Amino acid sequence: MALRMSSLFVRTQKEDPVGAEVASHRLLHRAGYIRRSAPGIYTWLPLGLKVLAKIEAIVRDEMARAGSQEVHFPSLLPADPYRASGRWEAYGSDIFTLKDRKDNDYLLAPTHEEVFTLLVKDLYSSYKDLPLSIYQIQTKYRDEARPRAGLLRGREFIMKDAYSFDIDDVGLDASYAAMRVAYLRAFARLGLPCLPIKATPGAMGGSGTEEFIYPSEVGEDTFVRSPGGYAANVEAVTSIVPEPIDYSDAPAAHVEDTPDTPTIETLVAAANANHPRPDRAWTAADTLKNVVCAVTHPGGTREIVIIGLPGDREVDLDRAAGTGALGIGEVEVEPATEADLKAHPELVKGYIGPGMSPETQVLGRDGTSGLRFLLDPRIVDGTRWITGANEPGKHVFDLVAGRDFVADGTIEAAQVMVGDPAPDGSGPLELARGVEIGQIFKLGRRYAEALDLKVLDQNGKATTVTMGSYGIGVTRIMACIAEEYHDGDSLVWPQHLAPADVHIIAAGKGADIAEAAEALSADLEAAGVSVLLDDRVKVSPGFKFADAELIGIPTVIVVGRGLAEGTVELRNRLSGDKQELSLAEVIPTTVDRVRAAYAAAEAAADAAVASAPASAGAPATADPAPAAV
RNA sequence: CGGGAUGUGGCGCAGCUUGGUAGCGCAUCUGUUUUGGGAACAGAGGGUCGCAGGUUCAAAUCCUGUCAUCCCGACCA
Repeated sequence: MALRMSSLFVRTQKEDPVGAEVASHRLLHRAGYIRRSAPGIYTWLPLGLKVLAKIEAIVRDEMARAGSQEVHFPSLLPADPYRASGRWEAYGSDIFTLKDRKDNDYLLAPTHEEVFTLLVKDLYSSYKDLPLSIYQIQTKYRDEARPRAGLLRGREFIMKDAYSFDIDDVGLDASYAAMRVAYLRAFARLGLPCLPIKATPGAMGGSGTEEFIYPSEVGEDTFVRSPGGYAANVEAVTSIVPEPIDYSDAPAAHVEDTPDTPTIETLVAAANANHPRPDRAWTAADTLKNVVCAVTHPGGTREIVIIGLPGDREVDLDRAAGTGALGIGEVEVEPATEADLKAHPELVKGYIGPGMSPETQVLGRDGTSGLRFLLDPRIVDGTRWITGANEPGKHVFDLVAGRDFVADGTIEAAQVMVGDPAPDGSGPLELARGVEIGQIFKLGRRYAEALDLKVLDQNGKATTVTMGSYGIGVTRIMACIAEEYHDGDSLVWPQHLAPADVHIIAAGKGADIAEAAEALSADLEAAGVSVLLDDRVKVSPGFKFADAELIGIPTVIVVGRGLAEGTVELRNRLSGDKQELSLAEVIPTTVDRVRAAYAAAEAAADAAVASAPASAGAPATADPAPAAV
């Protein structure tokens, strides 16, 4: 049955909702797809649900194709599984928690790794049952500190979350690869340009992971990309490590007076003024900056770490924490406090340096401070530096890495700068913004260990299962589609995702017009094309046109003044085309157009897989191709 | 959690500086006319001005507190 504007539960608005900045939020609200219910929580109206259902159908189709089976968990869950995994505490106030009448703790699930793991534990106990891939499409709850941008960051949102269970890493790699193909296909069918980018495991633990980013100015994630196709989360960028330099003829390190030079800027100026370099001027990149950071480990222990990096770069605390160099799990990194520095009088603020020789070194576990000293990977043996002499007003010149000091290791903690070379040699990096619409993740054994998910292997020995988790932000995708497909003040859905296939407008008051529109609507529905029929009487044609534009169904048929000659107008919002067709012609033309759009979306999926770059995440040992059924 | 702003019919706003008992546009209802680009006219309904104290003869307006919401940042799918 056709949807009818005369009875459809919708009201369009001329004005933007107050505070709505991004197009998707403005337009979905104005066109009557969603209403705000509470901050970051939205009510779905009939039109919104229609589109949502189409998005979900594509996601389900691709999950099935990848061999994943659908299940459904409650949103309301007991706290215990999340206590067992440590996330009850780790999430803190980011989860909605509540108590039942017996005072037991419950939560509205922010994600479901724990209960998926327990369900498999409940049902399966043999390697013969694996591999297994199961998923759900479920509402998730996160009490975001600041929800924003409508559907793009809500406190309630719909997510497709899938989980794979394998007996070993080879199996996990194959499951991961299959899911990666499913994601490329799904996003292509959803009409969203999307970039798989290398990411870091972060708080979740685990190994390889990629994020799927829809590049957009309204996105909150910053990532880098190169002309040659490299793309990565800022945290995951690795530096190109130069070859060590021969330092056999390098001059000996020497201490110079550099009064009042506690910053890199003042140091460089003083060095050029008082200790000029013969061939060129000193720059910040000639200095070795040693930054004192406080690292909080998952157990709560606090460690002071010194990070050495070229003076022209700042420490990026997220990168420092994300790379795993400081510790595994949910480490937090922050600048050291005054109290931290007081506790280590050997660290002279503004003049910190490793020391003059490895034997007398201040920094480092083996140094007099005993504090871990990690270097930016660009500081290779043989490079020469100006750095602090651990005395106020004094710096060391010609301090050679590898000769005069050593570190406990390297860390990718320096900020990534525009123009840095991509690690794969594909050109200079640029910064871009985007929305994360999916993530695939080799979780490994973290949850299986925490919740004791084991199966018997071929030898009858209990073996911990290895897992992957794979998310798609369904409501977020709807927002992204709205971002991608709108013109000026109205939505223009891709044909195959519109709330109805065709929008028919009865433009004019005559009974013949109403009857013809009704008949056309019935004929199209009979041919398998869904219709939204604007059958409102006493509503002016102009008003109906405006509503049709706002609602954004790309194929519009106007039944009106042409009817006297037996024609109607077929419009294509996507191309801007308008054509007058006879009543006999318009049905097959419309049916063809709609069917072609659905077919094109499927074809796009095949093309996307064929042209996608190989995995940007951790090396997958399995070839992704066999999974592409 | 820091910074900024805002709370007045269903929606969007004005009124607040200088206190005097609430107004405009959209939407809604009735009638007449109108119908290919958000119709016109006439009439109607609907608000204890976020909440709580205080000042005052009198508070949407001034003072104090409080709650909520939005935007920027931190954090996060």
